[in-house]
Amino acid sequence: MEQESRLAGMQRPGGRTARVREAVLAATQDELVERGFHGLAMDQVAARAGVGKTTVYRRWGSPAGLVADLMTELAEQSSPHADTGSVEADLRANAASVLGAVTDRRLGATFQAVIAAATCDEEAATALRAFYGRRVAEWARSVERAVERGELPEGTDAAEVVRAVSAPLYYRLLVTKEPVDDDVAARSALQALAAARAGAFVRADPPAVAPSGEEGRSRSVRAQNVTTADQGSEMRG
Amino acid sequence: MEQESRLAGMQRPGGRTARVREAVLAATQDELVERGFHGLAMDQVAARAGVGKTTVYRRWGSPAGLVADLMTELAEQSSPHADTGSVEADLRANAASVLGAVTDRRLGATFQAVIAAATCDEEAATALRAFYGRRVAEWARSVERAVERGELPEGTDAAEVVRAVSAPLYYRLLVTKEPVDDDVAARSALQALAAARAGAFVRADPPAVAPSGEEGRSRSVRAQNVTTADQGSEMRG
DNA sequence: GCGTTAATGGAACAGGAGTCCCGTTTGGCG
DNA sequence: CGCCAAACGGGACTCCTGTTCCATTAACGC
Repeated sequence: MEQESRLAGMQRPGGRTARVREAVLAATQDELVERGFHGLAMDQVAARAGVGKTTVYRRWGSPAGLVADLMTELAEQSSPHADTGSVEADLRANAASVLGAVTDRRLGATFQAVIAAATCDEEAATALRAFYGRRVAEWARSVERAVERGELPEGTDAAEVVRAVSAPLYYRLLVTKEPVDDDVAARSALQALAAARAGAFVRADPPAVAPSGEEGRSRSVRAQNVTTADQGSEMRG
Repeated sequence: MEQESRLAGMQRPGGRTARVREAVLAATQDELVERGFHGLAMDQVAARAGVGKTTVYRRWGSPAGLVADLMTELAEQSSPHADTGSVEADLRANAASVLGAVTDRRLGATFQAVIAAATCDEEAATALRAFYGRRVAEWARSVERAVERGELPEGTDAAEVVRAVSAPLYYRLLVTKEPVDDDVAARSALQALAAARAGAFVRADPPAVAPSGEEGRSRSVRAQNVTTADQGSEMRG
């Protein structure tokens, strides 16, 4: 049954099957906006999409399956990411982009739903990981270039810096439920940047061998302001 | 019906009623560990607690109500927080404390459940906010003292610094689903500290009047390394 | 102790989510 | 243009969640 529902629609992906998928995913988003993930009923989605509920159950199986597919769909639409040549501007643009995604009525409802679904469904969790892995990698290039330019310490983990920009926003959104606005986003970017400049994102394990031939240059910025000694000792108070 | 279920057990809180609550909350945690929030069934909880399912429905109403009550219970147990006199040690202890909470099999399942419940239930969301508001305030005192000692810039938002320690951990736990370990926790604390030292948590609106008479002292650390100009302009790329 | 009544427990009941069956539609192909 | 099988659609059926009713138990006040 598992792999059957996964395969449904995969052998004749043209015409009607594609229209059904499009209609169902659109209806799913509409329902998410109106009722949220907990109120997502397969019946309702089928009715709104104008398809039989049997079809929805057969192809997606559960509400979590619906939002997982929706996330996969969103992941494939590459979003334009800024590349201004300034790390600060790029990170702020990144924060603004995340803010836009979670603030947008339609996208925000979808993200919340996927995150909720990911807590109980492996497929949704995988789709979510895939989405963020892709987005983080895209934005990380800007940070990498900053490292190359010597604006950030050598060995800085670019992906970690990008994640650090998003983390406070999602923390507010999911845990503390505080409002997230432009100001919070801008501050989040500046905080990540400040930590990066201080060398807080320098990898503990330096890469065994530098992959390309750009080793000894751009040491102009070094870790400062942060104690990096005795990491990982006497934890778990 | 709403306020009735809320009132149940409130007029005769002794003896049997208290025992029932204790048994039901314990059973809820057990079920959360074994099946997670999505698999939390009122029947199962009632059976495991050895009480009638009618009672569980009457007093808690829904799975979300159960975890909300559980969170309220946890919030009342004040956890010991470190106060070593060193901000760095305190923030690392804070990170370790959060790590311990989300890593612990029983507590971790509970937190995940409450967060999931908070996405669809206002009562659970309120309980969650209350819990974190309390914890953040406790740990913030250590940061405030650091500001008073001059180790961090004047005007630093202590609560924000504490939140910044937790954010990356929850981000990993909820969004990217990466493993969270001692190393991640330690780095998270150091990142928050680095950003704080750089002045990234200095409030935009300085307090109109300094509450106590400690204005002009401890300017040894000032915002540096971070551009604080033109915040909040040209956002939403 | 003793009565009052809040609170619990069991069982029957209702509603809805999810499944199954089978007839109908339609995309892919010669 | 017509065949075949993949995919869809409708309706009946099952099972489980949540509700209601009423009898029973045991806190709390005296």
